[in-house]
Amino acid sequence: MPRPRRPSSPSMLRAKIWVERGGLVALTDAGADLLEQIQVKGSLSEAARSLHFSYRRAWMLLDAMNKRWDEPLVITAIGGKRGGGATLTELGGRALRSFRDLQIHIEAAIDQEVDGFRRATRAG
Amino acid sequence: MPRPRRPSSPSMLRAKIWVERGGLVALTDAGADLLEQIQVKGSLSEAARSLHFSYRRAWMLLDAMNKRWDEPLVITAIGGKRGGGATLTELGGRALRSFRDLQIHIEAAIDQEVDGFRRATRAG
DNA sequence: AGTCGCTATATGCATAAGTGCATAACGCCA
DNA sequence: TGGCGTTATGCACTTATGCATATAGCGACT
Repeated sequence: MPRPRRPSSPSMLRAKIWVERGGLVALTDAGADLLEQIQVKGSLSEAARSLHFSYRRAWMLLDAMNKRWDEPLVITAIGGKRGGGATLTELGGRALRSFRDLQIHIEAAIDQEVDGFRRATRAG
Repeated sequence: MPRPRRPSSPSMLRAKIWVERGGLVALTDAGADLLEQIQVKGSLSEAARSLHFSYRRAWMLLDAMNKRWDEPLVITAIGGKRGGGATLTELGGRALRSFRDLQIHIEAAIDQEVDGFRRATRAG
């Protein structure tokens, strides 16, 4: 499931991080969501359904990610009834964990700054 | 000879921060660029030219920003030959400064994390 | 009055991104 | 062997986004 984001009503500070390799996007928040669901469900199509992605979108996202690393993040196999499916490689698991850690740290850094920003941009 | 391997490009970590108010985007990096140029040039059209924005894009960006704060960040006046122009309000100036400060701090936080991510996602 | 330089708005075009549907190839299992 | 659930791919269509161009309205200056 996508990570819950904080509700934004007054001045919310938001951040998005992503990883690039060779100038091309290699891992994004949506990509991490997809990896997470693949890890849970063991299937790309099921992961897509649970994220309300179209299968096509999920496949293209995964394909783009896999191509931009030295090794794939996910290996896929054709066939039904547990003959086929999608599973994270060891690199895929590490990338996912590290990316989530990063997001947490960045969010913490932002929380430290947000009060100052609110004070500075108060209208009255 | 080692097997030929796709060249491994370094993992670049990138981040974008922005401010939301009421769920809507209120200040972005491009918006801050625009505010800066307005501050320098005193004109929206000139600011757009110096940033290689179309005038329309600059105007829509500014309009969206102004509407999403309790007070406008920029006040505009119609008319040429210094009859008109665009100038930052006091709030606009404070928001711009605070946003730039924030970017600097977030970038510093990211630099602290990037080494860990590279280590974790090394393929070999 | 006329012109210049600015803000403000409307309209249409081009491109990108996403969706839906269809289909093929494949592997397991009853 | 037939059915089911996968991955994988193509194609037409819609939606979203961004940009360029043209036009209108205004104010100051000559």
